Amino acid sequence: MIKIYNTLTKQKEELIPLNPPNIRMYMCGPTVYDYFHIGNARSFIMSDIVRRYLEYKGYNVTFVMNLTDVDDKIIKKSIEENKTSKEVAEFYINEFFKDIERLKIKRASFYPKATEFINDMIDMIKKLEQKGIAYNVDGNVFYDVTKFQDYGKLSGKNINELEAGSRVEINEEKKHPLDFALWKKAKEGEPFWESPWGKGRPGWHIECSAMSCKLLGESFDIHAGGHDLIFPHHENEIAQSEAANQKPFVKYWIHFGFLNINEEKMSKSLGNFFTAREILESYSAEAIRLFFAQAHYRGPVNFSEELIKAAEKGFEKIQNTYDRINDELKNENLPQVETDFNFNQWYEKFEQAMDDDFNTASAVATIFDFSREVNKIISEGNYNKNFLLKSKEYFDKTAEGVLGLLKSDISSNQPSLEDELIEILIKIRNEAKQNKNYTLSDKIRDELKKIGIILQDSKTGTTYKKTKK
RNA sequence: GGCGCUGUAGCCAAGUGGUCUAAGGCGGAAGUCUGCAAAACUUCUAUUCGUCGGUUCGAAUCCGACCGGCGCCUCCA
Repeated sequence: MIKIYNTLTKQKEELIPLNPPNIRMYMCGPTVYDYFHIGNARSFIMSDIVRRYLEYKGYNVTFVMNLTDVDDKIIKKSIEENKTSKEVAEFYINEFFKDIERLKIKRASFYPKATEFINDMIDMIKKLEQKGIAYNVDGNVFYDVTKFQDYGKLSGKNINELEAGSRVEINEEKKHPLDFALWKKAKEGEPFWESPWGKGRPGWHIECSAMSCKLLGESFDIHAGGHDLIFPHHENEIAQSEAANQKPFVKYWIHFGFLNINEEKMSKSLGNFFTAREILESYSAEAIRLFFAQAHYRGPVNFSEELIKAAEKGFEKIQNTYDRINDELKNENLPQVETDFNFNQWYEKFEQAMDDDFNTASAVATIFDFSREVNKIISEGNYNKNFLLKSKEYFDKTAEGVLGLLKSDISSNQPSLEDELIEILIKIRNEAKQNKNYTLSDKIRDELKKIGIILQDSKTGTTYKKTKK
């Protein structure tokens, strides 16, 4: 049984899908006006882990992530770069997919673009207008929050209190300060679409309501996003969808905590802004994923050079064990010691952690514990081929399958020319060692290290690993 | 002002009534192995969970007060 913390009820609840074994999940994706940053990466990676775990548990997950390709920020960028909005969006969508792939984030079932669902958005706005919830002021259409009884149920806000607050922008056209734009009238030079209210473009919130409805239905299971989206974005999505469809919109809301840099909020003006690809230049995708998985998804997390380095080390530790298993499996004279190693117990431990509101930190601890056990057994020689296969399977299903923490066994059956050359050098070095010519043997090891190949001697022979990607 | 989160070892972090004299990672110390390394393994590195009270047979875990950190309420993952 999976327990999931629901922002809507502010407590952990048992996950009961609306239509098992299917689970429909929507994740708020990026506005494509720039490369995405390491904070975005956290949300994307954690939603990926949630999705992978649901699949691990046997659910058939339909995972949708939207791409906001019409928006103020994109328009601004297009003016700066003297390009069309569309060109800017297309460029960053392309780059988005490159980063997603490098971070080993599984492809979504759909990546709907806002501009391809304009008609669905118009239909929804029309519906709201007919119900008297939306009003048109000179080509701008707003949502009247006072018409929706439950407004504020997700964020715990109260319309009247918010009205008194000083931070809400005053807009003469709105009836209530919290009313938000469903349709924005086109200004000179902006991209626009024809609509019953004239030329314009959709507001930001309506796209998620319209696209999730179209692709996942009027009610679906899980909606995820960054913590900051709770208000107003998700609150507004609920208001739009439930008012238009007269049905509960989403059953479980999950929100990912923020990432700070050296205890400060990440921002371009502070100069502590990192794109995901910048981090990927120095650290592996696995280390980044481990870094995030080591903390609970809901809490804030601090990012620093020191911490990501620690994660890289941790990753290497698991990877070493995994590589060792794969190397052993190539060995033809394996020990044939019977083991009574209880794999089920390890699966249970992993699932127990993940079942409890996706406690990845605890799940990762299980992986480290398992890794230590396996190392111990191999070192002692108390194993057989079946043990290795089962251990590999465990890593494949949990550490890699759910968390994405391992590099696959690249040194496949077909050795490359490079591999063969390394083997020759190892042979020469071992001969030198036998002749106690340590100057030569150390030189070979040092020189190889310089080009990123680490040699390791063990009882069964010399193995090597490549540190470069 | 409103809503919410949070304070656990040198650092990161899980645990939210007894199995906790508190997982796991990084860092540090010693040892086994090794020609030397590396990797791996073993042991050690919080009698204590911001402070002070309370509830309880029993609290890191519940309640209260206080001190500290943070987020949202405006575009933002």
